Amino acid sequence: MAIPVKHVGSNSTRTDPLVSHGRHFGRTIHSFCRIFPLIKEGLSREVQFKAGLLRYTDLSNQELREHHIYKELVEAIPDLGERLLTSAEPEIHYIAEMLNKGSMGACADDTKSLKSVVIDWITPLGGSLSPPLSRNVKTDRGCFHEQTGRLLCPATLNWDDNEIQKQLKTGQIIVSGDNWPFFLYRDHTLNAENLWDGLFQGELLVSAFKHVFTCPSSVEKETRATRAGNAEIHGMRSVTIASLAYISTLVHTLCLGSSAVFSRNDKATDSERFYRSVIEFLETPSETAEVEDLLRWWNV
DNA sequence: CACATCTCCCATCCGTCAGC
DNA sequence: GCTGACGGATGGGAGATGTG
Repeated sequence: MAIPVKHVGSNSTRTDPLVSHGRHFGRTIHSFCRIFPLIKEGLSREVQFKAGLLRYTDLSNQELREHHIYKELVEAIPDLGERLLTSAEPEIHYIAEMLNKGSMGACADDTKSLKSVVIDWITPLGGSLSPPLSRNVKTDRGCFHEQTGRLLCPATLNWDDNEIQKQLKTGQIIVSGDNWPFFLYRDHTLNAENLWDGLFQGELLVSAFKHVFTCPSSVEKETRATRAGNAEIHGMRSVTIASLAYISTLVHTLCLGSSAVFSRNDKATDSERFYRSVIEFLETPSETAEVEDLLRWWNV
C-alpha cells in the first residue's frame, strides 16, 4: 500500500497536526462527511471560480452548503489552502485521511466518555434509575427505558400514552424536523405557546457541551481542571451551529439512544439524519433571529 | 515527587457486507 | 452459507500539565 508519508514537523514520531485539526473540524464544522470528496470538489470549484468558468449562482443549495464547509475547513487550518493548491492527488488523500482520523477519533472519545457520565446526569438527584442502566451497554436505552425514552420522545407527543410509546418503539414515529425531543428543551419541557422557548437549552445539552468543550469536570460547579480543555486548545471562542448539532446528536443517538453504531455510511442512519435535521433547522433563513438569540444565550 | 485530571492515540474486538 | 476486508467501538495507557 503506497501511502505517501509527509510529516510536517521534523520529528517524525509525532502525529501529524492535521489529526488534531481533524478532531476540531469534526466537532465544530462538520461531522459525517467524506472528507476526500469534500476537499477534491471544493478545490475544483475554487479553481473554476478563479478561471471564471463557474459562479456561485451556478451551484445548487447542496453544493453551496458543501462549498461553505470546504471554505471553513480551509480557513480553520493554517496554510491548508496553499498546500492543497500545490498538492497532487496522493497528498490530498493523505491530508483527508489524517483529518478523517482526527474527526473519527474525537467522536469515538467523546462518545465513550459521554455515554458513561450521561447515566449520572439522568439519574434523579439522590435517587436511582429503575431499572438501572449499565454505564457501558446501550442496548437497553432508547425507547426501552422509562427515563431515556421520556427524554427522547418528541416534545409534541405524550410519552405517558401507551400507544405512542409503542409506536416509538417500533419506529413508526420518526423524530425529525421541528418535532424535537424533550431533552433539547430547557427543563425538558415544551412551552406549547412558543416552540422556541428553551429549545436547544436543555440541561443535558449544556452538561454534554461543557463536558466535551470545556472539560469533563467543568460540568460540576467547580472545575478541577489542571490543563486546557478542547475549546481552549483549538482557540474556540464561541458556540457554533455545527457544534450544537454535534453535541445534540451525541446525546440523542449515542448516549440516550439504544443503537450501538455511530455510522457514517451512505445510508442515512439515525445519527446522521438527526445531525442533518438540526443543522438544516438552525440554518433556515426564517429562523435567523431566533438562532442568533440562541447563540447569544450560549455564548454568555 | 506523588497524584489528579485531561487529551490523544493505539491495539484489539466485533458487526456488517460484498464476493464467492 | 463462508470468508475476508473494512470501519466503528472499546479499553487501556502515554504524555502533558497542573496541585499539594
